[in-house]
Amino acid sequence: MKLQDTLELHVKAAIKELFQADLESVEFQATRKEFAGDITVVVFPMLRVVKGNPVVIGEQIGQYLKDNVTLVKGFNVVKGFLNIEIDDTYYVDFFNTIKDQSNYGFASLKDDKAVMVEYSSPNTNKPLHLGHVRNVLLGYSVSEIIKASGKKVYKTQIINDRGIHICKSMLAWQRFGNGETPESTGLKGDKLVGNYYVEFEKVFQEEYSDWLHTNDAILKREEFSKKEATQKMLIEKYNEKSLNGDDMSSEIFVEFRKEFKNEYFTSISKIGSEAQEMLRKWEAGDAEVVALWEKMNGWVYEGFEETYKAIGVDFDKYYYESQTYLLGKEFVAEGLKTGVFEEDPDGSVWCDLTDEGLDRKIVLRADGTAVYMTQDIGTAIQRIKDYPDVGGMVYTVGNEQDYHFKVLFLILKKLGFDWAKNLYHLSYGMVDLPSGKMKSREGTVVDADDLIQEMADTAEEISKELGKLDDYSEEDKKALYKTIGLGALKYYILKVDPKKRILFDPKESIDFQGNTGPFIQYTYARIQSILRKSNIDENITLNAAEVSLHDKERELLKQLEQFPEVIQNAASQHSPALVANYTYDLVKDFNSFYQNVSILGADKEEEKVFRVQLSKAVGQTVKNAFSILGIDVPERM
RNA sequence: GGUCGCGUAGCUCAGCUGGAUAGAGCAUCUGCCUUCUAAGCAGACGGUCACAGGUUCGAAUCCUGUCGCGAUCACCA
Repeated sequence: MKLQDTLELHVKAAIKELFQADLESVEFQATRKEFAGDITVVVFPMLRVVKGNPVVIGEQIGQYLKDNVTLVKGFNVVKGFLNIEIDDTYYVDFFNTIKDQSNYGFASLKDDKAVMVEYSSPNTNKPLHLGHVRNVLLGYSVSEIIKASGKKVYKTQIINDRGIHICKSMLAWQRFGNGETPESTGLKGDKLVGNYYVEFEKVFQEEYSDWLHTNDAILKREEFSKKEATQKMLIEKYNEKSLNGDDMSSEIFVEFRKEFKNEYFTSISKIGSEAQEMLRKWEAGDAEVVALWEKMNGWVYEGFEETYKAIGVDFDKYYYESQTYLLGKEFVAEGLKTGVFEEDPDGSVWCDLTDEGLDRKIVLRADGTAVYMTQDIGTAIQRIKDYPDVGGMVYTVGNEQDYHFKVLFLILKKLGFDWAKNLYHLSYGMVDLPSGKMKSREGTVVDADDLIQEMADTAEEISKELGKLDDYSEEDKKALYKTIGLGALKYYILKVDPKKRILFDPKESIDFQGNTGPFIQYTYARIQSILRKSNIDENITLNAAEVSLHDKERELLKQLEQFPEVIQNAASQHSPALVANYTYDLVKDFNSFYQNVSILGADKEEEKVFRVQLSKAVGQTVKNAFSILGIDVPERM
């Protein structure tokens, strides 16, 4: 039984015996460093049941515990806080139960319902960038954390491989590509295709800019300003601006340029209509277009796989929008029957969520085609069909889609799926640059492959300065630089609360000192060095009576004891940051121990054995914690 | 404008299911490598927890309002 649970029973018994009262629960907290003791009972909440002075009550409970509980060695009361000192035998006994567990902290499978975690879900037109890196790291890590908490997990992604945007890069390649391939150019497939997407946008923008100066455009613009003016009740302002027809920097012009772009693309643009024609052909199954689509997608997938491999993440199942975009319609019909949805006179179908404080949301267009929401409804249901043991899902998607997922989950609940209550949107903040958002057109995207390489380069620089690896082979060095560089990057991203947005400054490179991945990796390597040098018998189990604990050792044991609970919390809160910050605290305590206490040079043999074993257990815990963050740990550095 | 999220040291972040004097790292400054890896340790400096009310024995934490930043409010995905 856990220490806290044991104490809780005894505190309740104490209250019963001393005051003839019943406590519902006892509030514990770790004792602050400046006071003597290991665990603290907060007396204040008991005052509701027991009248009196909290200090006196604390003293009485403390005395009772000392007299009746062998684990309690002593106590002191400060204000309303009862600090309890726990006997070292408790910690040593605890240590002996975990010292040989290589999977310490990980719960065995204890839930027959699995969780499906979706992450990455990229657009095939754009190479992965820093924003995707955050997504992928979060999704992978949350998957591993949920696994470690005792559940089966399926990792999945849905690839956005169809639609007008895909046709844009295909068209541009057909037009300007001269048959280029990844092989002929030496470019990664995703980069090559991404370039053609950019190329399309460039050509389209030029066409659009030219058009904006035509008489046709001026007519449209005046029409637009009138409409805007009525809508926005700013008639005077807009009248004045629209008269200024040739001022291209005017507010109304900029707004028109932005607002009209879509309409221009669909109804006026030459290249736009060609792209749309291509989409029609694709949907009709035109052999030539489908072949081109398959070829270019293949390039992209190869490029993505390379990046995923470099980052160190994987998936159990891939879904493709080209295969799922028609799903969901049957459930719209179903929902219409049960009254979850309603049909408008024009034939479009809606879900009315105004009772929940949300809007009306369209789920099927008047022409009977699906929208994003329809597809997501269908895909969710499809996943449960594919994996009947799945009882919940996690969607790792940026916070700009908070509303969408709120609505999606609500609709699935209304449709009556019992798993709908176990859906979670793992929403995370954007990764912004000091200059603002990353924009591919402005070249301010931080490319994932480049970033990984830069991190490894930085690790190499620092390692060379320190010069500890001179006997390593080039190959081993390269691998190590990658481990350290990636460790720095992953930890940097995972240690912050997913909800918060991250400001990433490429000029100020990620730190390798302090609360960082490399610091923790370094501590692990240090421990391995000790283990290599020690020649103790691994199998010795020290009797609790043989060991008297140093303060630093006791701190470490208390910290180690927390680990399983940290994993459970991290899983229920979907937060790798909890694991990251725990690991940092553990490692800080270890380093303090390491610098203040001699391990191999201990006075007595039992002390040496215990300290080596303790170091090993800390190392194992660090390794386990980092493995669920997706971070490797080096033997040396 | 409506809705959602965020606001803690010069900077980057913990702490938020209410508890003791609000913690780390970076930066700045002191010490510590003839002893297990100094990517480290020990210490100093640094705070009106955005602001104002409220609930409570007790509020960075809960509630209300204000301000600032961001996202979103498509028959796009």
